[in-house]
Amino acid sequence: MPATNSPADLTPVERTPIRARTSDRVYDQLATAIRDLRLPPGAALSETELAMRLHVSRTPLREALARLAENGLVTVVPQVGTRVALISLDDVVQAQFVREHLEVAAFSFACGRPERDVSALRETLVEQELAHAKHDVDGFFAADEAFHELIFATSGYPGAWRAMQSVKVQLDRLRRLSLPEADTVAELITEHTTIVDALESGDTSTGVDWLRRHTRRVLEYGPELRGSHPEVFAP
Amino acid sequence: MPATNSPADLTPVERTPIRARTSDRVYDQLATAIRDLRLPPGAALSETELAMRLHVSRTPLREALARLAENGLVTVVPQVGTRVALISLDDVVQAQFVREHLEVAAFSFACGRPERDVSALRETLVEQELAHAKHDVDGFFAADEAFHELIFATSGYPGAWRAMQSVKVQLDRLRRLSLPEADTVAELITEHTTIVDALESGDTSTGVDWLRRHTRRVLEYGPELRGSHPEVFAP
DNA sequence: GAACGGATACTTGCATACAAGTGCACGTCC
DNA sequence: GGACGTGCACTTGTATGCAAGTATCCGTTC
Repeated sequence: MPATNSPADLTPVERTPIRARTSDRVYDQLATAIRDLRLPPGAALSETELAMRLHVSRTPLREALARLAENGLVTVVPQVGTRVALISLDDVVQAQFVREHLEVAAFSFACGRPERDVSALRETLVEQELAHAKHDVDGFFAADEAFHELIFATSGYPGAWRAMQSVKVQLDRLRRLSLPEADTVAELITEHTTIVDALESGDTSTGVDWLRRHTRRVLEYGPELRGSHPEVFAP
Repeated sequence: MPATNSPADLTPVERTPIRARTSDRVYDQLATAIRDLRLPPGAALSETELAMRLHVSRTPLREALARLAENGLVTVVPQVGTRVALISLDDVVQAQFVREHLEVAAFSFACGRPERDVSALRETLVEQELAHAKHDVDGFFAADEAFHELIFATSGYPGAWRAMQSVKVQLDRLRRLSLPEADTVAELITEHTTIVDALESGDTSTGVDWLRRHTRRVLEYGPELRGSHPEVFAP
């Protein structure tokens, strides 16, 4: 980069790189695999082996792993090995605290907006019903994700949702672990519906109450899941 | 790593690497330099030049840059260049939302704890007074940082503080930019004292009110600082 | 003089080779 | 048979070389 800072340099023009960076692609692949538990907590991740399987060099792979470690998805011990981060129940409690208070605040702001529109939220409810009927776990998770993101978008603070993503992974893995066992999907959809109704009618109090109950479910899952799947939990 | 997963492998023993990783050291150096505005927003960061100055290879430097980009401290445009991220007022608003609601929630929980102890908080108040008397900006910032971290620690949710760090950088840079101009340090200390008093007496309502006012100060700084330092702000 | 076009110096991205360290396993000794 | 020590295979960390792309500068042309 030249020493002279011409104004054009600072222009944050939206660039669309012809070829996406290998590092980013690898990061997305690994991150989604970890969230979906296809890479279970505690699984060993050898750099050379992963590089072979993904047909990339170790350099972009290592940069992806560095970012994953930054977000707490993997733990790397120098000269020893890299593993998918175990689920720490303490981290889950901390993450739930963040999630509950940010989402409650976002919901309150959304209720205060006269121009709020719940049509997109209701669409995700339909998607959730469909996914539930088809026993499509991945589809339900995606619709659930879109639902909660829309609450933040409606509030005018989508950045809070983005800021929460790194801690929310811990909650997502626990929920993903719980869904096949418990038949609570119908209850989740009912709660979602109640929350949307409260948002539409501007009933902040009711919406906040249900949102708290909704986000605290993950705290109930923890102990029992630790009993049935002890190998994925940290002591 | 061997295929057999012996129990010892999973033991999350606290390892103290003999020699800290170059990548981590570089990350800390750059991150603190960016927070302290020694690397001002918009500054060009050439990989080869940085590698020369820090006496490291490009590989660990690039991993540090990848983590910095993940946390939004630098923006990297492929094949063009890497720059210290500009301060986005929209990001500041989003970050303030996160910070206010998490810290208010943490304060409320801390007030509800009968075993709460404000002695450490009062110590940081003394440090703040001392730094203010000596016109030690860095010292005040460190004491201020310790103050707010202690609120989260007292609440029992230190993880919320850690989760907030990445977004808080945007606020820190703006505050650092404001401190030399305005003579509001005395007011900040007064507000801190009021908050500690409220925590000690269990006056949640008063503490929350002042905490909100306190965390919203950064929103006032924004527009005027954008006028005096337009080159560090994003459009 | 102004506008266009190409060489050039710079940037980041990727691949590979080497270095340092760790833990397991096997062989040896008691 | 059991305990100990050494070698080996594996891990991650770092350095370097090459490749691809971009913006600028300068010469040419109209």
